[in-house]
Amino acid sequence: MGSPSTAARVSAPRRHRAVPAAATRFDRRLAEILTHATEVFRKKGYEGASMRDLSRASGMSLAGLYYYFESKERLLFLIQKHTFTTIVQRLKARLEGVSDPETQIRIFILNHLEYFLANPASMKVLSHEAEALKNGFASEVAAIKREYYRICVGLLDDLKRARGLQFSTRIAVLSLFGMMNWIYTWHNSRVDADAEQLAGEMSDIFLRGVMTGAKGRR
Amino acid sequence: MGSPSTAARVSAPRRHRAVPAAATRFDRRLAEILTHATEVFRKKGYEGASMRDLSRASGMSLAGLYYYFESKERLLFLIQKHTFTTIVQRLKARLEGVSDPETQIRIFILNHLEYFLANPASMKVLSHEAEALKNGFASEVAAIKREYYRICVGLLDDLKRARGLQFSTRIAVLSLFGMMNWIYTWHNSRVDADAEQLAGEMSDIFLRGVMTGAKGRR
Amino acid sequence: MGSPSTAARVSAPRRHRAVPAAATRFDRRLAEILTHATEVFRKKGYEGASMRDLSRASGMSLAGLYYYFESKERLLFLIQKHTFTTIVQRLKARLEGVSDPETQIRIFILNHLEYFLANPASMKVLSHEAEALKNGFASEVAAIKREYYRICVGLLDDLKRARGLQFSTRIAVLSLFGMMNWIYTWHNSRVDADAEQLAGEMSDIFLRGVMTGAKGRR
Amino acid sequence: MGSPSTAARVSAPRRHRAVPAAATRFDRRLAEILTHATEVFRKKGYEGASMRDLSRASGMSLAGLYYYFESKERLLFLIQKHTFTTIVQRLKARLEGVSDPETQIRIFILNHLEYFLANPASMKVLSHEAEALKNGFASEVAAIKREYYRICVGLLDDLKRARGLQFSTRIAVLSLFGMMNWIYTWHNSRVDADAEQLAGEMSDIFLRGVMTGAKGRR
DNA sequence: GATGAATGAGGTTTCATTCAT
DNA sequence: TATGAATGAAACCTCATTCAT
Repeated sequence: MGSPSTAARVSAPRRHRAVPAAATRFDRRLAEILTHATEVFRKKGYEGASMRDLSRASGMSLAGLYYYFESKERLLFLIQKHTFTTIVQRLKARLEGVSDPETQIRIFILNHLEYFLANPASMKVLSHEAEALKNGFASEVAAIKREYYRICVGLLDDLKRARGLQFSTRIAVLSLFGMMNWIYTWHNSRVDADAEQLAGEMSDIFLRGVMTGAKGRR
Repeated sequence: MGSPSTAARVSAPRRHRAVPAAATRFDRRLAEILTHATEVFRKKGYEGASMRDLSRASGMSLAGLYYYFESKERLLFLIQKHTFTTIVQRLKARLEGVSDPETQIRIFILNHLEYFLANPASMKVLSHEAEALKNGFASEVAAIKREYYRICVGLLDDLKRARGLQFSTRIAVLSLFGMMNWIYTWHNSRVDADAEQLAGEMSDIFLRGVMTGAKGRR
Repeated sequence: MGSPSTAARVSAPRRHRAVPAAATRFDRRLAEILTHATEVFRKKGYEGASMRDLSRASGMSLAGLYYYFESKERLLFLIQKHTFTTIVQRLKARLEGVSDPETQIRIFILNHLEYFLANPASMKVLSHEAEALKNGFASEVAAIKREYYRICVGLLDDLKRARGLQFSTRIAVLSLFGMMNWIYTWHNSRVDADAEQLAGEMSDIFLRGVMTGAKGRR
Repeated sequence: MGSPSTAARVSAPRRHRAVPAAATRFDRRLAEILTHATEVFRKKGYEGASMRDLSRASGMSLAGLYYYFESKERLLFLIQKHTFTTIVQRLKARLEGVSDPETQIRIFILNHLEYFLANPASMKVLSHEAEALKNGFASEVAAIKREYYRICVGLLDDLKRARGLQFSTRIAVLSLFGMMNWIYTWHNSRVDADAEQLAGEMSDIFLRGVMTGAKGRR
């Protein structure tokens, strides 16, 4: 997962494939480029990064890049889609068989932060460049984002029902996303705790915040 | 506050000034431009916005803009510095005379969100373009940010001491900033609650989260 | 006529004009550029001419050109529209007060060839690049062309009626245009006759061809 | 005629050939490509058509095309040379045994228009892209064109001599070419007459024009 | 016989900025 | 105070073409 071969499968290359499951040379090369591009976008931002920057970073000629994707925008799209798809996939696998709402939410947070800290560049590009895509590209990523959001809303609504709590799910969920996604602005791997501990602390703050004394309120 | 005259004082214009405190025509004109520019940066991002966009939005010629500031980067700097300075100023005024840590934190959150929802464009530009400035500009804004951060850390440490709590102040503060600053990505004034209510709900989540069951832990 | 000032009036510059009849400095500069561009398009064709070629020919920087028109396509449009408009204008003036159909057709041909030989570059660009424009640009030029064509059809129908002739007006008119417009492929001012004589000979061929022995036919 | 085998003979392929008269697979494949390319050049113009367009149209890979001809320019050359050669060939065959100058000219016109309407794309590419070739390619096509032009001049001079007429042969011939070659700009097979009728009407206009009342003139 | 992969050069256009007025 | 005119640099992208396979 997160391996080049997966990235490749996500990338919808322009050629038909007799054996879609196999990672072709094209796929592997594309995945390499995506990795370099992600790092450049992280450092300079999508608008601030030039195709020349990407060319330099990936060691491929400017024109060569266009053999692998038809526009800078599609490149960002591929990165965002792959990142988001992977997170959602992993989440679903981890939630399978778990039924306690609180545990589920802790898994949600852990899954998010683990991926975040393991792929900080991808996650910054996903979080920070959310508005950079347009039209078809934008809507396709937005669809995944909505699914992810919906899952979280579902878990929180389960929790509310199970514990008889009352609070605004929308605000709670969006606050949680804020806590988690803001990490890209401050996390320093040499100073800050690892994903598990961070997830624990954020889960504590969030879950206690949401579960305490909210029974009769509102 | 937030008036043209304040903006002007922040802006360090190039002309000599007999009476620096008075809002000159220069100051007022600059403030207008800043307002338009903020809106353009919000919509298109700093890198994505061109000087031509700013010219169009402010109804002034491209060359005319340069009479008021010497570069696009300095323009962003003026916006960020003014915004941040104003928030900190207001916060200090509001905290004056308050001594209960919980109340102080609630004031901190309310102050932040009130300004946020009253000046959503400024706040998005402050949050989202935090890395766009370089060198001298960057460090001057970073200094204010650090002061603001320090204030929040102080309040939280007071709370911990007062209530005998134990948690990572750093993570708590940064989580709180995440909750608050992420708002620019989702707040919809036609759907979402006003600043006071929002501040209440976020304060509840955060404070309960931080104050509950954290006594003996860690 | 055909002077820079006329060209300017045709060019629909981007600014409002208090006194539309006056040729501003902008207009004059634009007209100069159009003249150079026409020559480059004649030599290399519209597709074959690069903006760099135009920059070189007009002695202005690449970026400077874009101050005067927003795209290469619009530049071609301005040339074609001005050329065609001028021809039609002159034709109308010359036809005024003339009522004999044969004389009118001779005037039509003379007008066309005089302009052609006086402005060979413009006319080649008009004739040869008829399909290069797209959408709005194309349709605006097509409208003038249709008017010009309609005038010629009208003259020929008058002739037919007056002399009791019978032939296909469409084919006659389009043959005439072919004779005249093909000139850009072969006319050599050092070898070939001047406009008046050329017009005389073409008029003879065409009119005799169309007026001879066609009474009872078809 | 006009068959792949002819195209092949015209094309001077790079391979050795045991039996040059036979249409090899190479020749047939090349002829197919030429057909597709002609259509693309007609639609987009020589400069406006990219090798990628040709690749798409012919269903062959970009690199594959280069097995059949070494450059885009040579491709245009092959098209033009084949087209022109074929026209001249056919003309010569048709003129054989005919001695009346008027009949000969009518045959010339019919031959031209028949080929024109049967191969509109080739003829547009021949007429419209006359200046696109350079150096050796250009001169080789120019040679055929000159021969074709000379034939027409010969026929007209015969007519003049036979009927004691006086007019400029050069202008007459070039007017005739104009009438005929301009067709590509307007002919619509759903509206306009077929080649025979069109040739008849153009021949009438031209021959009457040239043969009427020109005896004592000039 | 044909192609996937790659490239240097160059395409059109936009950028932030300047300067004489 | 403000702008029209202009520019060098650089943006994204496409071009015809090549070469190992």
